[in-house]
Amino acid sequence: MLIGEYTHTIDPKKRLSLPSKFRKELGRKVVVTKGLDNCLFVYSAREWNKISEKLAGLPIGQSDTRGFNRFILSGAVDAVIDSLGRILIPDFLRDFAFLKDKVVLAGVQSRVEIWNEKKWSEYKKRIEKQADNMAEKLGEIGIL
Amino acid sequence: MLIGEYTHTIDPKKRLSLPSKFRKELGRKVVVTKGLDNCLFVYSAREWNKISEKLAGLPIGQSDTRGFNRFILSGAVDAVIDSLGRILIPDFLRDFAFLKDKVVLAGVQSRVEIWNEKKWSEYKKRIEKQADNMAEKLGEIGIL
DNA sequence: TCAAAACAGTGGTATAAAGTGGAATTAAGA
DNA sequence: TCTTAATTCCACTTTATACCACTGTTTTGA
Repeated sequence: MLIGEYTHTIDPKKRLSLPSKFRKELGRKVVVTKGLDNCLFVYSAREWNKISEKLAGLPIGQSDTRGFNRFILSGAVDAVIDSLGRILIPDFLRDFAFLKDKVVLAGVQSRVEIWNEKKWSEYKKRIEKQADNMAEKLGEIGIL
Repeated sequence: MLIGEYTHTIDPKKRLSLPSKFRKELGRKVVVTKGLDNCLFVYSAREWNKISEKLAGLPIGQSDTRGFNRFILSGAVDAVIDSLGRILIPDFLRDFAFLKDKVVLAGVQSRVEIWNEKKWSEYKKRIEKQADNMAEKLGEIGIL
C-alpha cells in the first residue's frame, strides 16, 4: 500500500527521483501512464500486468472503451529506476500533466500519482472543503 | 480503547512524543493521517489495515471516491515509534492541522487525535455547549 | 514522611541516508 | 567525423534517524 505525499523536482535532464519509501514496493521496473484528473500514474510492473489484462478484457466493439484503451495504452511507457532511485519522464507525459520542475508525488493504494505542484494544491483544497460530506460517506462504509 | 487528553510539544525536528498511556495499545508501528475537523488521526497498524482494505473496495471510476482515496491515502504516513516513544510529523501533515509547537493528543476510541491546542479548546467549548442537546439525542438512542 | 528509584517528556549531538546537481562516458544522428 | 543527446557515475547538501543526556514528576519502600 503506497501512501504519503512528497514534493520533488524534475531536473533539466527529465530525471525525477521517487521517494525512497515507495521504491521497495515499486520494484526496479515501473510503468508510467496518463492518469485521471491530469496527473500521471506510476505502477509497478506487477500491478501493470493486472491492469493491462483487465483492459484486454474490455469489448473492442464500443467506441468509448476503444478510446479508453488508446488513452491508457498509448500514454504508457516503461521506466527503469536507476541506482539512485530516479526515473525519466518523457516530454509528452510531462506536457500532459503540465509538470514544471516542482512536482508532487502522492501514494494512492497501488499507484503513485505525479502532479503539477500548483494543480495538486488546488485539487487538495477543493477536496478538503468537502470533508463534511466525506465524513458521512465514511460512516456509510463503516470507517469512522 | 484509547482515552484521555494530553498536551505535548512538537520539537524543531518534528518529533512528537506519544503519551505513554497510549503506547501499549498503539504498538510500535502506527499510521498518521488527515482527520476530520482539521486534526490528525493516529491508528495502530492493525486498525489501519482494516481501513485501507475498505478503501481498496471503492471504485476508481467515480471522481468523488477518487478524491476521497487521495485525501486519506496521500494524507497518510507510516510512522515508527522510537525507543523514547516519539514519532515524526511530516510538514504537510503539520500544516494541514495547523500544528504549532504545543499540540493536544486526545484518545478517541481506536484512534489518537492530534490537535492544534487553540483549535482544540475552541472545539471543546463549542461541543460542551451542545452537551445538553446531545444528552437528549443519546437518551433517544438509549445510551444514557 | 522522606529519600531513593523509576519513568515520562524534552533537548541536543552524531551518524546515516535521501535528494539534487553536475561531470564523464557512451551511444546516436547529421 | 563532429555534434548532440542519453546514460552512467560521482559528489555535495540537506534532511532524517538513532543515540545519549538532562529535568521534573510520580511511585515505591523503608
